[in-house]
Amino acid sequence: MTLTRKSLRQQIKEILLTRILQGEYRPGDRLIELQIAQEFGTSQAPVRESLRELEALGFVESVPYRGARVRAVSQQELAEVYPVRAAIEEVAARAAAANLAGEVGALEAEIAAMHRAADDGDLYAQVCHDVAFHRLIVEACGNRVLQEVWRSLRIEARTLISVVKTEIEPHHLAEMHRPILEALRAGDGPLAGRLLRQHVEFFGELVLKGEHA
Amino acid sequence: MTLTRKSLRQQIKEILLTRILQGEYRPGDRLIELQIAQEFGTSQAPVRESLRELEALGFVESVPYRGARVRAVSQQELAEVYPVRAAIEEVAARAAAANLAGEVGALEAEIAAMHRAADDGDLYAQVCHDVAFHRLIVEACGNRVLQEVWRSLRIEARTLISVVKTEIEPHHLAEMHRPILEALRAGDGPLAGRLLRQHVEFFGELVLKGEHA
DNA sequence: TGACTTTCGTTTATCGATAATTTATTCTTG
DNA sequence: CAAGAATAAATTATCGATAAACGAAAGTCA
Repeated sequence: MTLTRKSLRQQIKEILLTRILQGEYRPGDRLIELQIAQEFGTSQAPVRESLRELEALGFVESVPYRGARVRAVSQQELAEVYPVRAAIEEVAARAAAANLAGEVGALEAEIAAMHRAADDGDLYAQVCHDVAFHRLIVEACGNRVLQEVWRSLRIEARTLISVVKTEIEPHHLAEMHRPILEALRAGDGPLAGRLLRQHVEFFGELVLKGEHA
Repeated sequence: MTLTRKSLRQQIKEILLTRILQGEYRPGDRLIELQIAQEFGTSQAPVRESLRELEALGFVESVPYRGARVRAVSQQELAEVYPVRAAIEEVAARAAAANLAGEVGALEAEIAAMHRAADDGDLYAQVCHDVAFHRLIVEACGNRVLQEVWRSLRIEARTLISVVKTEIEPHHLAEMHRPILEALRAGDGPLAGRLLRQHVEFFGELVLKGEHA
């Protein structure tokens, strides 16, 4: 584990984040500054700053003089993301329709990639391309603030958790994105927005149902 | 300037934030760690952490080895907030209608306070109560993620900037909130949502118009 | 002259050590 | 034996100092 390229803070942050997302650190686990510093052979300072960043990103929570823990993402919180996503992605799609001017090649590629991932049985890749599809729309909308808000929801991290629990046939899942694509190709912003909103809300309800399982 | 109560980091952060919001530090101004540390009689560390927090909050931007500057909030960015606000506040109002169960006393108090501020010619207080009205709705919706996203838009800071430029009669401004209040009192979530969305979009357009002035 | 290199001052990034605080443990004392 | 005070152990928060990186200014060579 060589730490040389970027700033130590950045590198440590990325490593810790990977460990959190991959479940190596479990929710509630303590993240002790000096202990981590020792592991990486650095001093306390860059570790401390990394933890603060992860706190701002919502992956870690900390209390003064009591240290940092991996934050538990409750099922409730997971479900609460969807109404927000639905609302802002609708706005994004409406604006994206105009900006894309029918150029939906990149979106089509993501749907194709979802199918390939489905063939390979690669759930992780499928989720990535699913998220990428949504991200492309958000990025096409031209509203920086909206993009920033969407990013702050950390869809990647959360979708990963929730999708595993749903039981939709993978190819069907991929095809569910096509109506949105077609609306965008046709330049019909309001329709694309409505469809995308319903699409997201649908998954939100799936998560809610999974709650009782 | 005694710094004793909370952690130094917290205190320094608040002071710096005040200075930024009150315009004592102008956009583009450099924030030099050791210089600030010297001013407060602390070491570099807590100042550094404060700056990182302000960076995460979007008030400061920094480049490795080149330091931090006060971030300029462009007119464009200011305008881009409104579509996002409109979308999530609509969602908030729909949910709030059910949760409030007609109990809109707090909202009514904010409208009254806006009128008092209008009488006093206290623009700052007026903005505060305006924002508080919206915050109450957002907090009543019960969705923590939505609340967090709304907070991250830092409406207080931005409204302050934009309202000054508009030229709406203060009492009229206060009354513009009443239809939303009444819809919530009646428990009509969809209506309250629509009204709130239009209300926010209206101000978004005002900002856009001001752009050409 | 003008492009390239070198040097120097400024500032950030990191370090190792100390102070402050919390939590757990042990010791009273009724 | 229980409640509370005192102590000990662990960890964070802060410090002061050093190393690394950057930008500007001075110097070098065609």
